[in-house]
Amino acid sequence: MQGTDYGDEELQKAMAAELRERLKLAEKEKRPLRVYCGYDPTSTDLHLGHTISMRKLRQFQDLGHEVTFLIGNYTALVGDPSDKNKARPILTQEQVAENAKTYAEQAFRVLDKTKTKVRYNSEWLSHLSLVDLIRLGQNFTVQQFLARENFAKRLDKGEPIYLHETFYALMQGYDAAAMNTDIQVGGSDQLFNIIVAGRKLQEALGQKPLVGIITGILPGTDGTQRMSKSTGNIVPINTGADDMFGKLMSVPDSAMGTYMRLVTRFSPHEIAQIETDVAAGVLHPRDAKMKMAKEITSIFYTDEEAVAAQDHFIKMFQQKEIPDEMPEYKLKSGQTVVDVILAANMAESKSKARQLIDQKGVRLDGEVLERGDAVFPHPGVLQVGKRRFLRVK
RNA sequence: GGAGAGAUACCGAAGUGGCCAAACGGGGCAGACUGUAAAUCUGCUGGCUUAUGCCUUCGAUGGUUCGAAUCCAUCUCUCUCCA
Repeated sequence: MQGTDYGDEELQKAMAAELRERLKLAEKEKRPLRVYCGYDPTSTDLHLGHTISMRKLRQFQDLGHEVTFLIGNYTALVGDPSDKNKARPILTQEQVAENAKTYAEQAFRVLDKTKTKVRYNSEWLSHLSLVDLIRLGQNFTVQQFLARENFAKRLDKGEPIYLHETFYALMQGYDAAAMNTDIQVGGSDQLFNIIVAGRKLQEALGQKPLVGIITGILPGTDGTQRMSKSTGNIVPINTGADDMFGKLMSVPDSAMGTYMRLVTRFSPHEIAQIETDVAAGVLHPRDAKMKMAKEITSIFYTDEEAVAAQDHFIKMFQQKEIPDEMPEYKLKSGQTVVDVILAANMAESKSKARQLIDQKGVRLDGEVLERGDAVFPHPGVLQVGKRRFLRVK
């Protein structure tokens, strides 16, 4: 039950007890438990936030249970209202299909491909009739939905709550029933969908209600808001070792603890050690974060790649060396500094390029360039801002 | 069906005839400081030019006016409440 977050001790105890009981039952019946977690393809990239539940799935997988990676291609059409104080924009079937394309492949960075069932919830949701939906709806009251924090808030503010948003929980609950689920994994924002909707529908359909494994929510690179594509604070898992390492280093110190707890393989003891060392001044927070970044990077890439990413980071940012690889540009005669910046796509417009120059953000071989309208002085390494490099030949 | 509110730049939000390329906040970018952290400070944040200029922009289209984001008309879209 490590890394879980039920927000309620009673619930956690109940779930722990049910889990034990379910494990025993499985053993007696000599069958693996059916475990799943659903992922709505609302964007093309899976990110670190998704991997928390994926790693829980992996644990079950390693213990020999049957794990389903469910792609919510049908639920994505509705949009989960759970993490929003606003209605989601509606996605089209085409957008969802496009986003879902590489979801499973990305997931196999964590899950064991040979042991994972990949399913789409359109498989059963698309066949429900209106009557079926009505029957599902009979298990819930409007009050239950209005009591949910995110709906209550919107109601309070006089913001719209669309009827279709209430379908989401029913759909997800039906997923659980359709797969005769023993265990469902999900973030704490899914509490209602899992514990209320899923269990209730299973009972109504004569199944044993599932055990919910509720994980904590990972903040994004800004350290406060939950990691989400729409807030632009994600660490994608397909981003490359160097970039992942760099993004992890930019996470504020205040979020380090959460990151270590939720996405590293460090034991609670190791984490506690790191935290006391940092607090005592024995360990520099930067070094602690590097440790964290290397650990996380090595989960998704090889150890060698993680080490290389760390070296790269140290060289580039601590020792301020220029990167080994960068795009190249062939200088044409008569081009000004601004021309080059624009031609190499290092600024959106001439105005922006001029601004960067005015702000002393443009360097050639380390020398600040003062004039944008001057002819480009000589070939060399052009640096625009902190991160953009160009080898001008 | 009835009553009301609204549509402003990336987002939120002021502006209700000229001083509006449009306050303020957030975000973003750049610089300083640093641990490429956070916090803080400074500047920038439509485009073109480099000058005290021009062009495009305040839901859409027309109109009034020397002059409109601001007034009028029509339209489109959105939300809230009552039934």
